[in-house]
Amino acid sequence: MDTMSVYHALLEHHKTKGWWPIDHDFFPREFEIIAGAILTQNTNWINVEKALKGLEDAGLTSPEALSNANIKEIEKSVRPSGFFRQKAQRLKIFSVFIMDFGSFENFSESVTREELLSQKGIGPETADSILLYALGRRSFVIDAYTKRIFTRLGFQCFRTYDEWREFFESNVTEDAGLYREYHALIVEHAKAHCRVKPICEKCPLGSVCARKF
DNA sequence: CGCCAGGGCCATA
DNA sequence: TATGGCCATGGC
Repeated sequence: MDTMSVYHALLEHHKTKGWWPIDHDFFPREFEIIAGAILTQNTNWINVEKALKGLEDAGLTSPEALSNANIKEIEKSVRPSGFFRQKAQRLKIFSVFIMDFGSFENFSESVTREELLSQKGIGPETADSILLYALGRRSFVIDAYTKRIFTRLGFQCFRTYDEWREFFESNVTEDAGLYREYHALIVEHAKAHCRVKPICEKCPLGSVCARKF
């Protein structure tokens, strides 16, 4: 069993296509993906949708608007997604960051992964989600579901985010489109079949793995 | 009512 | 390097 066998098995069962849930038309598409990537940090997507709707109702749907917005106004809008003070701050900081590139197009073309990671509130998973789903870069997203599924399948249990990412990027040689599809399938599968319990029994790290994933 | 959700930051050892 | 506390709302 290799990484692409798992991909085809997941595709056979779930048949997902072109995934990143976008339910609104008011946001510029790429920016809504970025906002969603920040809002979904350790949060159920249902609550993220409520927060996105709140931002729409407040007219805060662009880097321009958010970079100039009152922080309390942003907090009020994103409250349903939890961690609302942090997330309001992160949305505003990232909006200013985009504006510093002069235009979203320039940001999209020239921003590096390291620059994304330098922003407060942007960790490796959020950075890779932005790169892959909003900017079209070939960057594999590692989330809690990815680790949970692959350790339970008996794959090696890596220590750090970058080790997980290196494992996938060296074994999955296809383009960004397949990276998106693969991650989408992992999330869909995990939501349906891989809850936190039962714990991972096959992971070589035993209880450590069970606690984290 | 308790568990969980598509993390990340920071202090500590 | 890694572990623990913290952030917080809402679905089930």
